[in-house]
Amino acid sequence: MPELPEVETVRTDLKRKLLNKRIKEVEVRLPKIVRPKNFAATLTQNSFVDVTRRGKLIIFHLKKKGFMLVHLKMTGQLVFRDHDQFTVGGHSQKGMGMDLPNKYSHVIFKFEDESQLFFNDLRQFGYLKIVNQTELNKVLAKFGVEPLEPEFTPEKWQKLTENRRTNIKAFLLNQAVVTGIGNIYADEVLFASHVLPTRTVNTLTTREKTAIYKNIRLILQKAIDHRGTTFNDYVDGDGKKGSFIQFLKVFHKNGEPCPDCGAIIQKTRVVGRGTHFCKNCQV
DNA sequence: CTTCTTGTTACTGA
DNA sequence: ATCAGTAACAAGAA
Repeated sequence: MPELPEVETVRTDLKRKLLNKRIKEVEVRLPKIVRPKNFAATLTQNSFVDVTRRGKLIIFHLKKKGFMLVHLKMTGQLVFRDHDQFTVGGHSQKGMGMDLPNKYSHVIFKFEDESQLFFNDLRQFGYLKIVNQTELNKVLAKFGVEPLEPEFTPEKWQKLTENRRTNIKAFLLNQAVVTGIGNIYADEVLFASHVLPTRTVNTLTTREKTAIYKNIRLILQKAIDHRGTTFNDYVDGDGKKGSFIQFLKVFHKNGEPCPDCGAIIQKTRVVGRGTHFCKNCQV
């Protein structure tokens, strides 16, 4: 599941590779994935001059007016292939991680230097959308604070958590509060902070709130350093898996012993999501 | 066959 | 107005 660390990894990978390459052709194999109807025509002969991110949303800045927004949702991938990476003598090269395009390649960008960018999505939840500046502003207005930016201060966190009567898991998943946290990192942050996912936000002590604040920053940054978490589908801009899975302490560990105390990790459902915790370490 | 998976949003109700 | 809670979406794995 691409969350902030995974999306950030893809963003930096792609920014390094495809800036200012002229787009020769865009092949849309599954039209419902893109918007608006003139998606391919808008991009043809255009180029990307910057790649930025807000929460889990990737923003490609177009040379000729506008932006392309890409959301990977659960199983989306953006994989770049240089010319010599996917064909050798006309044959698909093996051992590169994945052969592309595959049956989940719904949009293919072809650049003038014969490199390609593939948008793959098994569940077809993701999307690519061209917007203008006004539309972009409207979309970004709904996003909460970026947890790794300087604007996310302890004071701001204390203010955000005042008078909230929802549980802390739902609060961490709420993109209008803090952007970029999904199911994996919500569970990991709460375990590291010794707080149960079902705790109501306004009953948390200052000490607990501070622990959550610090762990959001620590864990997201460490996950970026390890290029994200790959369970099934997530890959970086090269089609390679992230390695943060080895640092997960509770997510998908139900039935296994807690790494801190040895108690069995529990799994329940909170706000409709699989939620993992140690009933001994978290209160 | 049923159940499970998650990011986001529409919708409902307080 | 603001906040909270839930269903729905999609499609494949088990």
